[in-house]
Amino acid sequence: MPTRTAAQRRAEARTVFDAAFADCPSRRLMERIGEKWVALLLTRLADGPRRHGDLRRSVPGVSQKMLTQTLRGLERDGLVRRSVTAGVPARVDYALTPLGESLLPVLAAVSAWADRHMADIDAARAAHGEPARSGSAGAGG
Amino acid sequence: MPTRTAAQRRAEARTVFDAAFADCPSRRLMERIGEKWVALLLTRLADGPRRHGDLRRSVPGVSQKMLTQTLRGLERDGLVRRSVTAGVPARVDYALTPLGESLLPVLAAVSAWADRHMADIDAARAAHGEPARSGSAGAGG
DNA sequence: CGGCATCCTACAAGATACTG
DNA sequence: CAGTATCTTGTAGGATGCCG
Repeated sequence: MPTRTAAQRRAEARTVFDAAFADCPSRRLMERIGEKWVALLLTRLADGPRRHGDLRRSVPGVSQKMLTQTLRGLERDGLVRRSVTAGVPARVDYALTPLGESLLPVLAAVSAWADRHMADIDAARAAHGEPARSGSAGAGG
Repeated sequence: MPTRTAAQRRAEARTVFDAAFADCPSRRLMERIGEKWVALLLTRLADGPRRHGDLRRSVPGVSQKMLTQTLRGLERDGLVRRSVTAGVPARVDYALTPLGESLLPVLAAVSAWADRHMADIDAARAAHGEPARSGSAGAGG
């Protein structure tokens, strides 16, 4: 019986990997803004502060849980500011911080490339036998 | 008893949501480049064509499966071109297509923001009680 | 050398119900 | 209205073994 189990070796390798790779700032940023609702919410907030329920209605499909979870994550990362106004019922507003606003151009760059070239990707995919999803609507958020 | 159950209404809402949301080009692009190895591989290929094993060695932590899977996905989407040279052993090269190259500036924008502001995110996270991962190494890819 | 198939695990995302 | 807690599940990612 070896001194280390397979699981232990895996865990160690994972640690080494994390140290070398997770530091990569791009990767970490990707993991943030790649979360399903992040980009959507940040662009919604670009127009100004919004209330919880307001955001929820403006983003079809988001669950109450994911909305709170995502917003709290963004708040924790300093991209969004959460302000509570006591009362019954309580009122909660979310707004972009300057840091969050500084991220908007990056999201815009992504959006711009997507608007210009996503059709090319669909075409390439179709050429490979996939039925592509005919994505032509420009919900450029 | 209503004609539609709650589950049915949810399923319908989901369908509507998918149609309205999955089309969003930004979201779809995010899902592509947000894949764990995509950005890393594309930037590695920015320098020129690379062999499979070459790429594998240059990206610590990537498994053979994920390397092939990711590259094939990129090939399917027209971002990468795969060329096989018969022989024993076979030789496989991967190179960016023009479409793939056009994506590099976007990745660069993400990387640039990350390099400039990821420390701010870490600071914000630390201020919220999280022990942050002290990401200071600049593996800017 | 490159690639495929199989099995497995971890985690993001969602459904649901309850609190204040 | 806003949020929390719990349970379930789809799927990305990874480990391993075999093939041309």
